[in-house]
Order: sequence, then structure tokens, then C-alpha cells
Amino acid sequence: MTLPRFAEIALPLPLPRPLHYRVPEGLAPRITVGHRVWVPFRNGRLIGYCVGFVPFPEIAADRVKDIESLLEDEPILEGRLLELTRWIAEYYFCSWGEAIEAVLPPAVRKARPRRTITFVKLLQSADEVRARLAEGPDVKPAGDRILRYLLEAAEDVPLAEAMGRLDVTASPFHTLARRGVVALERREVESDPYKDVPIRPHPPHALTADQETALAAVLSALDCPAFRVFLLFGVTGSGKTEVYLQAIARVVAGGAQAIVLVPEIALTPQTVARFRARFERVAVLHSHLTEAERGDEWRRIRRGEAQVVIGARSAVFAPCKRLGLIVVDEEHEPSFKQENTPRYHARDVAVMRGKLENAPVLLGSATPALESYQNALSGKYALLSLPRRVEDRPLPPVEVVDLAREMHERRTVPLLSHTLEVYAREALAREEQVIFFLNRRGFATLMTCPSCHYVHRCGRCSVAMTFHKRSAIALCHYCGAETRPPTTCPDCHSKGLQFLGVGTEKIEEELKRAFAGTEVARMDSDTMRSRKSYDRVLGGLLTGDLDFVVGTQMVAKGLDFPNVTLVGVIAGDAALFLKDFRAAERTFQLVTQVAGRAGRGPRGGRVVVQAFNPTHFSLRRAVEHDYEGFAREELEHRREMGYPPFGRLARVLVLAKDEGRGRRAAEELGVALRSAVVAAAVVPAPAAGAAGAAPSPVPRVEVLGPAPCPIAKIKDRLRWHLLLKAPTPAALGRVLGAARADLRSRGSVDVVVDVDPVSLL
DNA sequence: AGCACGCCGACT
DNA sequence: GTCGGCGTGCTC
Repeated sequence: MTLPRFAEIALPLPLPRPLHYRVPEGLAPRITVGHRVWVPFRNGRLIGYCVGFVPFPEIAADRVKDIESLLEDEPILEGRLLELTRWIAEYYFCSWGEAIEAVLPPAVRKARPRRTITFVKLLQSADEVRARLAEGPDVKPAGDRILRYLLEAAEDVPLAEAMGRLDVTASPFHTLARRGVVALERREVESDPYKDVPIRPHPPHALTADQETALAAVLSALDCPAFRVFLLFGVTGSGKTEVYLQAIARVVAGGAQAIVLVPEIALTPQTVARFRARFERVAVLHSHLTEAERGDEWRRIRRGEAQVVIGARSAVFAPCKRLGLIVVDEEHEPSFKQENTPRYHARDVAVMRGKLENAPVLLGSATPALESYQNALSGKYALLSLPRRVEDRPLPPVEVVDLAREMHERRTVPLLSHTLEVYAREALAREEQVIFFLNRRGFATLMTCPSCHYVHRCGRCSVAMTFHKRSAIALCHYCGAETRPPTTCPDCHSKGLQFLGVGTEKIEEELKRAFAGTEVARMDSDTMRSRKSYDRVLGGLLTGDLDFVVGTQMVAKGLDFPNVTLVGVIAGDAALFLKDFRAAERTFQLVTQVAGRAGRGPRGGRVVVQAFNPTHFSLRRAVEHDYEGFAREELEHRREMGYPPFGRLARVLVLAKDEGRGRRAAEELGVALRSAVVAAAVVPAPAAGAAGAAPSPVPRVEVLGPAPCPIAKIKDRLRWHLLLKAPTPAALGRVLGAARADLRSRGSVDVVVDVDPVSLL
């Protein structure tokens, strides 16, 4: 066998393909696919990733440069993970190098020196040392004390610790080291960020019949093992987590590992504790960890020291040695979509990873994404249902209150409808607790002048700023800019500026006013900055010290408190005002999820949804707890419009500081994409295995736009977008591929391709 | 992504 | 007459 002469090196740059480098003699026997390398690039050097070998370079031999060196002896990415990055690059239209970088945690990527600690190690046996001490006092008494200390410790001791305890300098240690009695060793240290979490061992629960059936299906795939995607459709409170836990137990028993993906906001100490109570070695990849801690967890997983990995989005790349199962909890959550390059969806990556690793994938939700549900209906995924809550608790009755009518009757927009207020008083009287949900933080969402209609906007973004009362600032929720809230109108100088629009802060204030003497807590990203504040709210819910909790998304997930008997949704149809094709789905999901917080205990519960469009089908179906009915209706709309899951979308974003340049670039892209549609249709389908197969008719791909984005400016960059609507992912890929040269950012205009976009703002 | 090469405006 | 704008193209 001839040794490879040229390597394909993927660089973390938006290059269309890997570059070719010569493998020098010395490296030839050692370098393999997946190795990290230093390569010369222009007049400097870059870290690249070896992704393959070729016998001849693509360019003239005299222009090929040599690989400088390997960063590690071992490849940094194992074969199947590398294969996964190749798929990501192709599907999400980024470079292979960029996809690889997304898989590696920053601390590993940067190749920073690891933190080390010096340990003192005895080189002689305890008996030898005792004999030596018995020989009588040394000229240097510090040496004796050190040896006694080490004998007592009976294990290697950190140098700094020994110095502190014995109150000596490093010098006597070095003397002992020179005499060969001890060795001073530098060792890498790792933190254990969750070591302080108390673990209460928790035995498996007895399963309901539905849970048994679902578990049995997953276990049969685990035992083969075989790649298979399961959609665990279970109503809120039906015990999905217990099914995950018992499936994972089977994986762990077989010596394999499981990955559990949860949405960022659900990755709480409570969630982690639930897994720690059941499994010994749980690794957590949490966004609040420092980079170094994430790096440590990653290496620990790679060494095979974790049985279960829990984390948000990027945990789908956990470098498990033998991956047995991937669980994606709340698979419908939009936060699984990464909003910068590579713009992958962790649920879809999980499915692809499961396929590559031949491991089952378990998607769970009370309100599945319509993409997943359609896959279940078509038989691509296996549908497992948990239609009942555990202990046969009923789902709480949901009523919708018509805010428009109430506004008409009371001649003002009520924050709390009469109905909601009455129920809240009843709950208070029974010493029960109430959760209020509003997906908008801050106090007032609009600061406006009643006489000239001036709106206080962010200087850098085309959005109104939100008034935050506690910190007394106007805040832009897109770029984080702060200003002092205006007191007079800068345009017409009239005094009485109006603060309109409701956020959680105002609800909190209103509750404190309307229900004097009650304890109200607010749960949003403004108040939940620290673990402590989070624990305080959960503690208050548990002990009953809290009466009301008002919050954003954060209250919609995972809160499981039996004494919460009323849930109030302040603006149930807020999402419908976004003209997004997923608005109805978001509305149904949010209402259903937050409604699920009520009635988890023996006292039952109820839900009140306030809305201006009380008859909208997404609300009607949520009231009836009818996901299937909702899906049927919504899928019909999607089919008519060619929207996902019946078509695939790619969004092309054009960003520029200069209005003219940006608009021109977007228009040129429109032309280029439309001709790419034609070009892609002419390209014959790749020769399939089936001989004589007629070239499949190329389905039509539509190009919509360009149009200014709904949020036309963010951080001083003007935004336009185009939408590609294709019948299949393959057709989408072909068109994007044909337009590759035009889809590059250049100079002052940035072009971003977002495949399967979640947000169209 | 950077960085160099290359063609049209306001300055000593 | 030059310095410098950023538009275009390349990186093995």
C-alpha cells in the first residue's frame, strides 16, 4: 500500500471545499482522517482538519504547501462524527471546516494549554520511608514533616495544599525530589461543576400501561440495536421523562451511552438532578459553564466516563464512544435551531446522527412540531402515544376570555380580565398558587407620544424599545442598547409620553396592586440571572410562600407543582400578530405547554387564556386539548401553501450597512437564484443505480422576494431576504448549489443562507 | 473570513 | 499630479 501523499484539509473558513496539502514524509505514517493539523495559509498558518486523502492535488504541484504538524497524536474527531459534519456542511450549506468547528467546544478548538496542578508523589514505599524517618532527625526537619504528612495522606497530594498545611516553601519538596524520595508531577485538573448538587437516589417509577407500551417499542430497537426514530407524543404530565429514564437505563446496562437534548431554558438543576438520581455518571453540557468546564466535560465524555450526557443544542455532538440512544425532549422547541452558521437544527442533526451511529432516536413532545408529526403520520417515524396523565389526572379545563369584548365593556384594555381575577381570588382563598404567563419581558413595550405618534425606537434597530421599570431604562431587545426613557417627545416636545404594551414587569406590578399582601415572583431572563434567584422561586412554590408567579417561556416548561391550580395566559394570541407561517403552531404549543402547568396535583386546576381572537382555531383546539385536530387543520393549510412539512424552505438573508448596496445585492441575488432554479432543472439527475431509470422530473422551486425583512434593521445593518420554496430537500440543495458563487458574502454585503429557517423576522 | 490587487474622487 | 475608497478574487 502506498502512503497518502496529499491530504484534504478543511479550514474553518467559508471556502467552497477543502484545500490540498502535501503530507510530509515524517507525518505520513501518523496522519489519519480526523486529525487536527497546522497548515500554512497565505502568509500565516491555520488550524485545519484532515478530512481525506488524494493521490494528486487539484492544483499545480509547485503551488501545494506542506502540512506543518499534527496538533495531537490522536484524531480529534472520530469517523462517524466527522461524517456527521460532512452532512451538516452539505445540508446547511456551510463549509466542512465550519461544521467541524461547531462540533468542538471552544476550549478544545482554541488548543489552549490545559490547567495543571503540581502533585507530590512518594517514590518509595511506606516501609522505606518509615525506616528512613526512624534513622533519626534529618538535618533539614522540614523534609521529615513532609514525609510524615505524605505517609498519613497515603495518596498524592497537591503541592500547594501540602505547602499550606505544613507552612513550608517549595524548596524542601525540591530537595526531596532531587534525592529521589518524591516526584513532583504536573497533572491536568478538571472541575466538576455539578458536584455540589445533592443526589437523592431515585428508583424507577411503576409505569402506566401506555408508558409500558411506549417503552417496549423503544427497548426493542435498543436491543437490536437499530436506527429508528420514535415520536413520543405524550400530553403534559403523562410521564415522558420516566420513559426516557427507563430506556436510558437499558442503554447504560448494555455499556453504551445516551444523549439527552433539552431546550436551553429547561436545562435546570432540577432536570439534571432527575437524571443524577438515576444514573451514576451524568455529564452536563450547560451554557452557564465556563469554556474550560465545557472542555473538561467534553474530554470526560470522550474518555467514556459518562453514561448519560444532558445538554442543550450542541450536546448532540457529544463525543460518546458507543452511542446507544439520543433523546430529544420538547423536540418542537425553536431553540433547537442554531441562529448562526452552521444554522443546524439539533433535532434533525440528532436523527442523522442516530442513523450514522445505528442508534434509535426518541423525540418527545406534548405538542410535536408538525414536521415530526407528519413524519409519524407517513410512517417514517414510529408514533408512540401517552394520551393520559399519570394517575389518570384530568387535563385542566381551559377557557378563553375575549379581551376585545372586555375592552369594549370596560372601555380599557384590561391586564387581568374579570374572569381571571375572580379565579385568582378563589385560588388565593384556598391557599393555592397561580402562574401567569406572558411571553414578553419588561414593563411597557411601547413608549409613544399621543399627540404626534412618535415612537421611542432603537437607534440601531428598527424596533421600538421596551421600558424596564426596575432598572429605569429603555432597552432594545435585539441589540441590547440602552437609553434613558424619554420624558418629553423629542419631535413635538409635548410632555405626556404614553407607555403602552404589557410585559411581565407590569403584570407583576398589577398583581401586587390588585392583590395587596400577596407574594408575587417574576420569572424571566431579567430576574433569573442567578441560580439562587431561580431556587428562591422554586422554593417558594414548594413551600407555599409564593402566591403568584408571573413569567415568560420559563414558566411554560417543567414546572411541576401540585398546588398550582390556576394558570393565566395574559395574551394567548400574541404570537398570531406575527405574520409567520408558524404563528398558529406557536400559539397552540405555548398555550398547551403552559396550560400543562395546572392541575398536576390532586386538587386539579384550570386555565384561563386571554385573547383578542378567541375563536382562532389554534386557541379553540388548545382549549379542547386536541392536538390531532389542530394538526389536521394546520397541515391542510401548509399543504395548500407548500409550506413545511410539505415543502422545504431556505431563507437567504442579505445584510448591509448601506441601503443602496444592500438592496442592489438582494435584487441581484434574486436574479441569480431564479436562474439557478433553471440551471438546477437542466442538470441531469445523478446516475442512479437503477439502469434505464427515466430522469425524474425536476420539481419546481419557487423564489420569493427579495423583500425587506420584518425587522428591517438590526445593529445598524439593513436586512433583506429571499425565500426558496422547494418540494424536497434535494431540490433545495440543487438550487443552492447552482447559486453557490452568488451566495457568498463579499465586502460590505453579508449573505446568510438559512436552511429550514425557524424564524423569518 | 481576511487580505491583496485594482480602478475612480478630494487633497498636498 | 498622488492617497485612498472599497469592489473583486483567491487562498492548497
